[in-house]
Amino acid sequence: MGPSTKRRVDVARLRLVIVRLARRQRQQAGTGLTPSLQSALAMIDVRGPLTLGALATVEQVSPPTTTRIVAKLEEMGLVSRTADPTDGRVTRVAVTTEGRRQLVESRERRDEWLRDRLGELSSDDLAALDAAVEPLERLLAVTDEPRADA
Amino acid sequence: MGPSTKRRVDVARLRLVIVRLARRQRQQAGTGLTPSLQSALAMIDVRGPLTLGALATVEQVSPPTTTRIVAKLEEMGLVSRTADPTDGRVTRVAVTTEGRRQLVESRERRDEWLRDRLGELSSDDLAALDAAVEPLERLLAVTDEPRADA
DNA sequence: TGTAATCGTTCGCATAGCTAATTAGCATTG
DNA sequence: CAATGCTAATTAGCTATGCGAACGATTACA
Repeated sequence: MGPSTKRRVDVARLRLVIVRLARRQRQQAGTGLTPSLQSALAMIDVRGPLTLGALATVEQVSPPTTTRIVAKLEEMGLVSRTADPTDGRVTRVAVTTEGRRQLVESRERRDEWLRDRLGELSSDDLAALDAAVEPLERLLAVTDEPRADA
Repeated sequence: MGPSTKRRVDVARLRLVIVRLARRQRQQAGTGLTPSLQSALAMIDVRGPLTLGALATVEQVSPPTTTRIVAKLEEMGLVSRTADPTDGRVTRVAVTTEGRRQLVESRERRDEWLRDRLGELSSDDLAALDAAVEPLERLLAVTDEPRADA
């Protein structure tokens, strides 16, 4: 019998493995978009034109952070901003053609590392991971509802 | 039948959910040690006195980052450094009594958020997460071997 | 019309990571 | 035993990602 015969999820291990996996993903970023930019861009793509406030909510970051992320994406030519005609306070962002192109390309590159590693696991492990994806998303969604599936 | 009838792990979703969970964990840090400090401290605790280089390797960060992390931990009185008597280049770090105390306390506090969220999931979800912990760790360990189980 | 609230931004701060270059100590070898 | 070269750790400087507080502009409302 394996080391995890316990019924309850080992919270500390789950927490640490998440931190470390995120770190690894960040490290092997190399070329392309950074995780935050990728995440935001994917969200903008899926949720259509978004106000900055909506993006902040759905990405669960603060308004200042959103401003900076969008500024970066705009500077890269991946999103465009349009002023709301009826409400002078709000700005909407949408993905440009170039943005969508790069989204796909960058996603490919980023998935590669993970896919490579997955390739070295047993099919039991893969089945366990596959089964865990949705629960993990629910973990994130417990209080809120965002999910972009970039 | 649920939306994931596919046999292969959905790489993109797994990748994004990891990034976002890590972000959430960082956000709700509040008091106590930051994730990086907690991770490093746990590693030092488990792996006994470590050289900085060894710590860098097992934590998978660059030497300069290790230097800064250890400096912070030392400044907080959570670790102590001792010069190697036989090799003047190396320094070893060990967890202090206070460090071990705070490690436990901080771990408790940090687990809380995750535990709360886990409490709102179905037992099927919990079983799936429980089963995924070790595969996730193996994902991390594929190329290397660190694991501290803080 | 004047006061609220809302939206986005600017500013200053902290964490977390990197690479490149440097300093110090050790080892090897001619 | 001195030059050479390797290894350990640090310093310096950069990028990214996040926060909160304070602010200007705009809208909504009493």
